[in-house]
Amino acid sequence: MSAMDEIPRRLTEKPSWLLTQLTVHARRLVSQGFAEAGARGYHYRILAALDEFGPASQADLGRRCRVDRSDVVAAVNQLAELGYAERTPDPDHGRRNIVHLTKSGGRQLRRMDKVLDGVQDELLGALPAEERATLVRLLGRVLAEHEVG
Amino acid sequence: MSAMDEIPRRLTEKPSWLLTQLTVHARRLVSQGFAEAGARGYHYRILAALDEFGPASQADLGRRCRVDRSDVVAAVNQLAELGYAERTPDPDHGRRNIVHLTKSGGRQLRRMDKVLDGVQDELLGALPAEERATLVRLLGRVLAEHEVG
DNA sequence: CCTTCAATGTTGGTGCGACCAACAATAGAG
DNA sequence: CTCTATTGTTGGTCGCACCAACATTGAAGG
Repeated sequence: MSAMDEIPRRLTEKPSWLLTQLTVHARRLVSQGFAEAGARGYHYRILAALDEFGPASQADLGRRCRVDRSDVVAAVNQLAELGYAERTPDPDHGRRNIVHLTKSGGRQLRRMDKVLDGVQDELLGALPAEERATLVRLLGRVLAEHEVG
Repeated sequence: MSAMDEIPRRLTEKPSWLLTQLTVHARRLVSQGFAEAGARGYHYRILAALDEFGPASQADLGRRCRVDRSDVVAAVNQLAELGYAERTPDPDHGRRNIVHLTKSGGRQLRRMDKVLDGVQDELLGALPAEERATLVRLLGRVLAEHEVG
């Protein structure tokens, strides 16, 4: 790193800077990997929720995946076009839809799982397993604080 | 957290999810704070670099702040309009500009410093000092790996 | 000297993720 | 039966990161 590339201390000192900058790298790795599978982050989140909790309404998907329900609309549209999910009206409820995973969607999910596993290793690179676990634990703790409050 | 809001394990297990989600909270806190000062993240980065390293070309600012040079143009335009920075042509170099901080810009920087200090506390909330230091250390280590490679 | 290469500022885009307001249709509570 | 909450949907906004292209200029090498 040349002298011209020194980062201001005001930035490097701050946890929020470290977080956001590391997330830049994380997101680049993830989106590159997903792009090769023709997908985006929202797709993975929704496929994962469908797989783990079964068919659900779009509102529930949004809550579980931390995605705004208006964005769920677009994502489910795309997943449906790609044949990874199907949207059917809820018979017991006029307005609500039931979204469910297709076989093909399950395969796509597993493809994306593999991509993500690789990304985690690239991201945490040379960090020993023990410290990696510590990092994950601390991040989870802090995140939990914000999820409830 | 109700049963309908359970987050898929595929997500919560992954470091990249924890990072990106925590960064969502961090960025919300930061941008709220900055918005009250009529500023954005790019402004702070550039003001910080100007303060710590003195007047610089836009290209140097971009490298130091991890901002694309095309985005530096817009940010410096805004900072100049607000009277926080001034752009003058480099006498020794036809095309290059020299951007420097104004008195008013220094004050704005200090205002934003205070905002950010508050944000760090809100962000890391109940995390004890020791673990906060551990988190910062680990994040810094991982980030450094990506900055060189 | 002249040519080639690299750097600079600038314009004008793109993509993703996170959000917000509003609306019609429907369900559920009182 | 009325009021309120929920759902799906449309159509935006914003910030950050990034890219391609271009003219201008400086620096380096033959």
